[in-house]
Amino acid sequence: MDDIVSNKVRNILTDYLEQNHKRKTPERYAILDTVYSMSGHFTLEELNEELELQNFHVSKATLYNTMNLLLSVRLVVRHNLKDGTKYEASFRNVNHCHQICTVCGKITEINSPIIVDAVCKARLKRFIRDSFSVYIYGMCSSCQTKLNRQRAKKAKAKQKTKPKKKT
Amino acid sequence: MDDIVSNKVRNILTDYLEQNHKRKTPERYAILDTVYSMSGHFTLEELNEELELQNFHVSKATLYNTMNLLLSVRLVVRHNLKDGTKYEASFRNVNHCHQICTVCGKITEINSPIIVDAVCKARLKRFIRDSFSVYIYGMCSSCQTKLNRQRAKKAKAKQKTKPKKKT
DNA sequence: ATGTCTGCAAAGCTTTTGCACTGAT
DNA sequence: ATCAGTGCAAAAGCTTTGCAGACAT
Repeated sequence: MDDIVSNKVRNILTDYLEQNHKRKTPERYAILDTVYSMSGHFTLEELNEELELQNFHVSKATLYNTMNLLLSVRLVVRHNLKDGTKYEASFRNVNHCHQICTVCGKITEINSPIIVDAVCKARLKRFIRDSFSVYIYGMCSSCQTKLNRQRAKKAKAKQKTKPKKKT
Repeated sequence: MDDIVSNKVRNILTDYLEQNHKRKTPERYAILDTVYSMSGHFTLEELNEELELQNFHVSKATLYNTMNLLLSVRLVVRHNLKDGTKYEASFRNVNHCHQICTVCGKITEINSPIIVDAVCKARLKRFIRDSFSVYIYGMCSSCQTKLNRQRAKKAKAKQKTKPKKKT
C-alpha cells in the first residue's frame, strides 16, 4: 500500500531529477520518504525531528532546498497559515479542501466532491490547471460553543450591573 | 462609489472597535482607508510606502497590530504566497478565486460563479462558513508559450548532437 | 485619570547566503 | 575530475516584544 505510493513518488522525483540534470542524492530521497511517512500538516522542524529519529541528519539549508525542490515537483504542498508555514505530502493533481477555524486556527481537511467537481469544470482564462487548494474560513463547533457560553455570561453580567435604563 | 465602500468598511471597523472596547485611533482608520485604496495584493511594505506618500507615518508595530486587527474583523485577507506575505482588501464574506502560475508565480484573480456556488453549497462538518479562498495552480499562457519554445529548441539540439541511435 | 495604543529599538524567529568540503556524475 | 549539493555558521528578513510616552475614553 504505502510502498506503492512511496515508489510512485520516488519515481516522479527520479524523473524530475534526471530530466533537469540534478543529482540523486540520498538526502533528497530520505526527505521525500519522511515527508510521505508523516500524516497531515507538519512544520519543517517536525520534519527535521522525524528525520533525526531515523538517524538521518540534514542541515537546515538542505531541508529548505529540498522542500523547495519537492514543492516545484509538486510532491509537497506548502500552506502558510496563521500559525506559520506548514507542509503536506501531496501527489500531483491531488486537490485539497480545508476548513479553517478563524478563531482557534484548527484546520480540518474535508472531502467535498461538489467542490472538486466545480473547480475542475470551471472555465479558466488561458490557463492549464494542475491542482488546487480550497480554504473555507469560519468557525468550528467547539468555538461556537465557547462563544455562546461567553455571550450568555456577558448577558447575565449586564443584567446585574445595568439593571436600570437611562432616562 | 468608492466612498460608499469606504464608509461601509469604516462602519464595520467602528462597530467592532466599540463592541470590543478598543480605541478608535486615527492610525486604524488611516490604515483601513489606505488598504482599501490599494488594488490587488500588496505587501506590508507597499502599504507602508503608500501611507508615507500620504504623509501618514506609522510604526511597524502598529502596522502589524492593525493588520492583525483588520484580519480578525475580516476586512483584509492575508495570503502567504511563494514570494511572501501579501494582503488584500476584502469585505467580509467576499470569496476569492485565484489562478496561480506555478512557473512564474503570476496570480490572477478570477470570477467563477460555478466554484462560488459549489463552495457555498458544499456540506461541511459542524462548521459555520464565513468566506473562502480558492487557489488553482497550473501554468499561465505565457509560460506555456515559453515552455513550448524551449522544447522545440531542445528537440532540435538533440537531433544535431545525437543523430545516430545506439545499436 | 486611566489604561490602551503607539513609536522605537531590541529580541526572536524563519529563511537565505557564503564558503569550504563531499560525493554523484 | 567536475561542479552540484551539502553542512555549518553567519547574515538577512520578517514579525513580535518591551518599555516609555501619547492620547482616546
